[in-house]
Amino acid sequence: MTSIPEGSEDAGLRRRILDTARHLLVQDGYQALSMRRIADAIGYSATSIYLHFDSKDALLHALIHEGMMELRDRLRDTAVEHSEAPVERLRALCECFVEFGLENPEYYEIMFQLRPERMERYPAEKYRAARKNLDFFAQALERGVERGIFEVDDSRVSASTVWASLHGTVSLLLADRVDVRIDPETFIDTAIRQALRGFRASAPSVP
Amino acid sequence: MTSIPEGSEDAGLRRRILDTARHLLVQDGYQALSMRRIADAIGYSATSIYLHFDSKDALLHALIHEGMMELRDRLRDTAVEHSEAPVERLRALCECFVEFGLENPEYYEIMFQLRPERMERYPAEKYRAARKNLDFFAQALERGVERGIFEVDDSRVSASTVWASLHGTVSLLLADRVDVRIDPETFIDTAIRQALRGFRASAPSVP
Amino acid sequence: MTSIPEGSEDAGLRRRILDTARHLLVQDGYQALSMRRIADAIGYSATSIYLHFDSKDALLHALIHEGMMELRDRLRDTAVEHSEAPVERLRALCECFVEFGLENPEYYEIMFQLRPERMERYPAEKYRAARKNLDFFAQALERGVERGIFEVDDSRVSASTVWASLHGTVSLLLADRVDVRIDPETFIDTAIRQALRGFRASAPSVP
Amino acid sequence: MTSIPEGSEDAGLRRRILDTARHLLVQDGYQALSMRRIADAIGYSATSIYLHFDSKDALLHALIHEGMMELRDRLRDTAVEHSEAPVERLRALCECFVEFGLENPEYYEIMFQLRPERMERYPAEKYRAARKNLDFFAQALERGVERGIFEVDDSRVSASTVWASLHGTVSLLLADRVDVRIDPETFIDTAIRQALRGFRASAPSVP
DNA sequence: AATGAATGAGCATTCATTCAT
DNA sequence: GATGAATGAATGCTCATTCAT
Repeated sequence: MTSIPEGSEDAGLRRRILDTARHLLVQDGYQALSMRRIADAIGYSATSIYLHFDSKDALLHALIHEGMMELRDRLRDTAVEHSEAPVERLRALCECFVEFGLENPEYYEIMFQLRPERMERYPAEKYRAARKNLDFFAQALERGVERGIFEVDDSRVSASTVWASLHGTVSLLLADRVDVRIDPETFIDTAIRQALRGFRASAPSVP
Repeated sequence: MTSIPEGSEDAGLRRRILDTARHLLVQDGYQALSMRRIADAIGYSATSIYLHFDSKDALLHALIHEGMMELRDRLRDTAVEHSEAPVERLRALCECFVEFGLENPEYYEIMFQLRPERMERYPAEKYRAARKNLDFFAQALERGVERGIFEVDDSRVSASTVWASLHGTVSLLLADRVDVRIDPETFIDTAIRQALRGFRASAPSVP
Repeated sequence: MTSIPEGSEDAGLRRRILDTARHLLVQDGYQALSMRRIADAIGYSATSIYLHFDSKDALLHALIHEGMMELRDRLRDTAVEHSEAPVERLRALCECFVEFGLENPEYYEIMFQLRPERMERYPAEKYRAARKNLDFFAQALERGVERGIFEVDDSRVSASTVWASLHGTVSLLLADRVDVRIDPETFIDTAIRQALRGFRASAPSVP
Repeated sequence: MTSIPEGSEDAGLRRRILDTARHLLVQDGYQALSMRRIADAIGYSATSIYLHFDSKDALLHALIHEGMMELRDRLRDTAVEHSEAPVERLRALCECFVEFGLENPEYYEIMFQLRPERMERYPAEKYRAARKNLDFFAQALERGVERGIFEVDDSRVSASTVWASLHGTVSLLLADRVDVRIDPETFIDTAIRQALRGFRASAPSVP
């Protein structure tokens, strides 16, 4: 009944905070992300942020969650686009993950490199949601196993190990720990190819 | 006869600083590592640290260097112990690396996860020394290629990708990002096995 | 009726900071002026100062600016009060300057003695404002020249040299570098008289 | 009787400390002068300086004293070189002073701009020695008075006021407080000329 | 005569957070 | 819903000085 148009003001500020935080994160890195800077950037007082987030950690959790959702969407789209050939799908998923990581280095940092003990516990249910991203890999593997293309003991475990490979690849690139003489594209391609080769059935289809 | 002043007091403090820094690093992470905390932990004044290290960065560099040397020694020993079979040697090297990472999480973060922009450039010559650790993997691969066991385009690149896999594995474990339902040992074994399978020659031993 | 929050609390603290800074400045000198000391002196936390000033330099700039304004007001009043006789006006301006310096040693140091390399550049527009103070002297000289009382090559240059004389006089007095056997009043009078004599036309009134 | 050649080792280090301190002073300014830096520069431990100077203040006092002596020597030489014409001598003394100040800005700072209250009291006897420099100006004035060229009430006072003028001139130049549009040489010349004109007898020598 | 080890005090600045309004 | 004022704790680092040897 008040003069505020639709009541979406509230949700609006929350969004602006998150968007700005993400921007600052991408621009200046995790270390430089502070409540005051976010507040300054949106033209509100620092105090205002606390009306929408209990703490900086809570804000970060929300951010991580968004990142996970974004990644999930990308992986889902990728899975949908490659609904047939398991190898192709798996390769596409791998490329998608690496691409996401390299395009969003700071997002990547808070999503996968922040140690949970060092933050107010990241709520369990969000971890579960995050883990869902692994299912795309697991499903692709299972489908490949069904068709005799892949050989895998436990798809959940193997999905985790592919993920580990990709994570290592992205991490080293982001941390600038790859020999400069190696072309990044080559590095990524080789890494993905190697990961895929690790799954192919021993004696493909020799009757 | 009292001219020997009691032994290595001097080296002693330097060591205690390094050890304490390492401990704090694993306990609370890089972000929380401060000169004052180190000083407090050893019961000295913060100023004293500067008698042994020019700056916080210098201290970290020393720590990184130590870690690199330790890792190199371990890898060298491993390589020597497995002088024959390339597959075995590579597997052993992989296990050695993972073991090192899990046993020395304090080193691991600064050695492999710290973004260089956040630290005064780690001196070039030390980077070179660090990269030498990769050579153990490259050599093992090359030897395998010579014997027709491995199939690899560029051993330098492939060494980097194995390393990426291992690094991803260790990172996820240290960051507590692996599904709790997966046994760590299984995870590691699978990761290493997968990495190795990625190198085996296409038609292994068809006579 | 209670909506007026008690008056100028806000402006109040800013003022207290400036005043306290000025006091500390004269008490212990520029070198000893620190944000903490100011804060301690007013019973606030050091952080609070940053709510009113962006940096220590900004605070000093504000102080310098205040001093310049105060001096300008005094000189302006003096010029107005002595609108006629150029010699009298110039003398009055000189006395005014010296008086200001001796009465406001706190301002004086930062206004005229601080080496600019030691401070973030004092904004150009303020320097321009500061220089305006010299115009009072230049104008008085010019008027005297018009009337044939003064003989001067370039009034801007000569204004600067009078100023130099006065500045030297104030500086030596403030730094306690004048022979104790010399009476300060005599010293000042002599200095001003000498400066004025330096301008009088060569053949004053020979008919 | 020991193996140390002549015993001048001691005096030698004292000298090196002073010379180095002066060098650092000139190079980096008073603010940057620290015991450790001096020590580092001569390759001795900081502690060693304390064997030769009770404190940093004592070292500074010695430095100031040296500066005073150097200035005295220069003024004396100048006085000797211009033994005849009082006006010329006074002008030469003025030029000598200004030159000294501009050539040794940092020396100048500690000699004339350091507030004595902010240092352990600069010993009285040194002040007296320092003041002797003024006598050169006083003598030149007196000689001019004797010959009817100058008109002066108290040569001691007037010497102080010339000095004030010169000091103001040097100070403003060093502090970069002179209008950039004014040529420094012109500024100095005008200042000195004005100071001299302030002393000339009213009706020069009309019988 | 010289030093290495050590320190307490100090610096400007930033941070996440609280609280009364 | 939003804020201005305020803060305690922390940061890396430098300084003059002391003391036992």
